[in-house]
Amino acid sequence: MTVTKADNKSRYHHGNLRDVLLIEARRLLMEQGIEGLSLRRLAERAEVSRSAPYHHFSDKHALLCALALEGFEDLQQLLDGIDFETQDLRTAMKQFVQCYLRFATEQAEIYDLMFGRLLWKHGEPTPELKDVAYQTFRYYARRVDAVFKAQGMDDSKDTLRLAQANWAMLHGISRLLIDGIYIDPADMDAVSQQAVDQQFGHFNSNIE
Amino acid sequence: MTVTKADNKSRYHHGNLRDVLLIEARRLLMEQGIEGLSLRRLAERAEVSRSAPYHHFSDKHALLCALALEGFEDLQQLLDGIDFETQDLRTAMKQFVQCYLRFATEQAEIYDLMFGRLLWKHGEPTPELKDVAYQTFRYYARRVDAVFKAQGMDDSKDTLRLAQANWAMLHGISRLLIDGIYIDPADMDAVSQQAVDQQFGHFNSNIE
DNA sequence: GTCTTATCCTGACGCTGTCAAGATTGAAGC
DNA sequence: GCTTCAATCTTGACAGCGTCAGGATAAGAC
Repeated sequence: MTVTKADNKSRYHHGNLRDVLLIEARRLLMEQGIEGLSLRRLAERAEVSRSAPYHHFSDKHALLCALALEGFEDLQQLLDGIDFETQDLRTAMKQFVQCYLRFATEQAEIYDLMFGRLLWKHGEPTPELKDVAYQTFRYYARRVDAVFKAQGMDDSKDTLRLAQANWAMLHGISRLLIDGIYIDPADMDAVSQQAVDQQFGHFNSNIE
Repeated sequence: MTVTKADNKSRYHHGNLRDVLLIEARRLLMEQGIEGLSLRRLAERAEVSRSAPYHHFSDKHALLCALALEGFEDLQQLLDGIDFETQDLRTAMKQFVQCYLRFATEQAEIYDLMFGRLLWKHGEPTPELKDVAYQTFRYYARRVDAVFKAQGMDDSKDTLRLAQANWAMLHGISRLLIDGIYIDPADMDAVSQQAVDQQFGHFNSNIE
């Protein structure tokens, strides 16, 4: 039962401010980018005074962390929809990559928050954010490991290194795409195909 | 013949402000990160009024572009030092990767400017910056192409796609490293080794 | 020596994140 | 019902930011 401000105007206590802040922040982010997301403008949109948000987030950094956290949950939900059980692992992996890239490009600003320098380097990320981020990585690492094991790869390779290198490529493509450098978004599928081949496909293409 | 302000104090005309601004901006960037680099603080360091920089750069964005441009020149100079003529191409390529990653990690803030969202997405990069950035990419593309050709790779693969995917991995590792996510800087060499193997080495390691 | 032009300064504007001090309210305890 | 308390919200204020207009200064051209 969510109560929006509109339901009952002129209330001193908003009743639902935290949620509304996150929703409006997301809208602002998508409409105007990170530069357009100021706490004051956000407060204005939520029809609340400029310092009201501080009762729900210790500072702007915390709000951005919460936003990124939501992003990880959304991404994870998307990735959970991929069938790794009854499908060929390589085609599942390809779906994974496509799904990931689609998320990155469609939610570019959120993606930037989730994996960007702003939260990770310039300010410590929230413990919960760190948690869920590493959870996502481990999920991916397991998948990658399964694919390589299934392909009869020698297991002399460190699982962690494999996952890191593969994630790096995924992340690298995402970044080049959403930052508008070196890869034209129109070529997304072609590059993703190339990446998948290079990562998981060369065994088959050698044999065949 | 560079004349610094210190040489001749209390001069109304600085004489060398543009260069000094770039130098001090770099120092500020390395010391305090992008967040600490404000035009006002910069002007203060250059012992000049807060609006003096506007006679040399149209706005902050232009100054950051100039800074990024210098970064590309530095990077290119480093990469030019690698011997691609008298060496085995794969070891040369490995040196390339190591050199690149070293630059990215040691000049993290500059790297972020060169390839980051701030200049590329949130504001149009200067035409000259765009030029030199794509020049660097083409340089890399030629190298990658040469390696694959030398390995007797079928040339059915698009050269551009190959270069994009490979650069993406390089860039992805760099980003994960300097943003402090998923890859511990201490593991840099191991991950780089994994990446090189995966990109250029699997033919040999299959044959051997 | 005058004039032009590049360069620099001061004052100001609107924006930002953040905090202190006080107002308002919902809910818990009696 | 009444009191009390803690949560929530407001206004006022501060320092910092990028940027610009208007005026001061000086270097170089003629």
